[in-house]
Amino acid sequence: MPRVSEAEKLKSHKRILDAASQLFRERGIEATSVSDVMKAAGLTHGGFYRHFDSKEALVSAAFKAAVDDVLESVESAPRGPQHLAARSDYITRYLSAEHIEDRGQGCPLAALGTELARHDGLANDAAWNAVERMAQTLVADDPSARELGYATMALLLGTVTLARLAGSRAEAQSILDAGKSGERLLEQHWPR
Amino acid sequence: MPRVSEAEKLKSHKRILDAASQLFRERGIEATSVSDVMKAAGLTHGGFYRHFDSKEALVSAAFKAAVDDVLESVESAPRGPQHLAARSDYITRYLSAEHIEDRGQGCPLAALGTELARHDGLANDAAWNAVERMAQTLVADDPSARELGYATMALLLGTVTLARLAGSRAEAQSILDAGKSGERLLEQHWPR
DNA sequence: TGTACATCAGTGAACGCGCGTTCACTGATGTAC
DNA sequence: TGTACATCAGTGAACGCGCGTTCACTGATGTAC
Repeated sequence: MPRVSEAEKLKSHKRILDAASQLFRERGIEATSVSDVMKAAGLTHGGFYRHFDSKEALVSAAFKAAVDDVLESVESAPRGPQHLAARSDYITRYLSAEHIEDRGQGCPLAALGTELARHDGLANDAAWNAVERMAQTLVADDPSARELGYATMALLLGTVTLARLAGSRAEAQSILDAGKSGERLLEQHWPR
Repeated sequence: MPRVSEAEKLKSHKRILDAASQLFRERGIEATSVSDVMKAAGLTHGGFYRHFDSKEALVSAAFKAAVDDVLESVESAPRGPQHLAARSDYITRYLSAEHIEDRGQGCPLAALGTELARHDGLANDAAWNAVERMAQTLVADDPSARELGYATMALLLGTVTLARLAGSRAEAQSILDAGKSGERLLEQHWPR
């Protein structure tokens, strides 16, 4: 059957990246094999190395793709009222029951944070880069509010992690409500 | 050479549990093998099943042991001024540079949170139990302050996760400072 | 535009390796008389 | 208290399995004339 055209190869590449991005977030990096990803992309495992040098390279690329995907709506909003609205939407979605359940499409830091914190290398760099991007975006690139951005991110990330550990939907919702109240407090009372 | 006395077996059991508790927090659960744990405990892998039914059972027991260890000083302080001081110490240690670097002795939720959130079973139950214990302890078992406990935990957990992703000590310290400011704000302004 | 040929995307078998778990074995420990 | 014997903690080889990666092969694609 092979070989396949350049345009087909690009499509395959994107399918691999999308599958990896979702599977890593759903199941974790170590629990997802190269074979799993290739199967989800509709290919066989042998062809993987025509697209990426190693699993590590895939992890890094898939993580970056997930961050782009998740931040796009807030980063692209023009600064001012539109950005404030986009930020507010982002936080509402972040602290929603849907985000707790749909790990595969959710925040890659919330899905892989502690797993990436243990390794160094490409994927860890991508993760720290994501932290800086998210924190800056949350405070509309205002450098004097950098710490508020960090604290808000920490609260959001921690809230989702705890809510995902909850034994029931009701308990998860209590955690989410606490996170929402906390976020409002930080925003209102942070010294300027 | 074997067999070994009951007293020796108890000592072995504790060494296995301690080694597991530290190694899981340092390297993660999937990245730590039963062999690694037994080696660290000064034994060979074959004897493991005289102590635990499965790796899963070890994970659960080691996680519980870590939680006990980490919460002991705060939980045991009598409610009142002594408890407030213990709580304050706990938070200071939690948001310290030492805690960022010494994963093996640190908060098991910060080390394994996202990894446990993906699985269910014994280990997940232990994790949610730890969340409830920590949150309650942070607000001195005051049921009307439950949500403040959750929000504080989320902030602490998120702060440590982000600080561990930082590329440099200076960046990690910025995150920790932001977390400290955030925690103070929550405590002062939370509605009562 | 048509032909000859080099390229290379994708396949599927195979590689060495480490995993969790099982098992036959050992000999000191604990127990029954 | 002493002896005979069953128990079982710990050892190390072995199990089947799935991992990341490599490789010979295929045939459509892309290129040179």
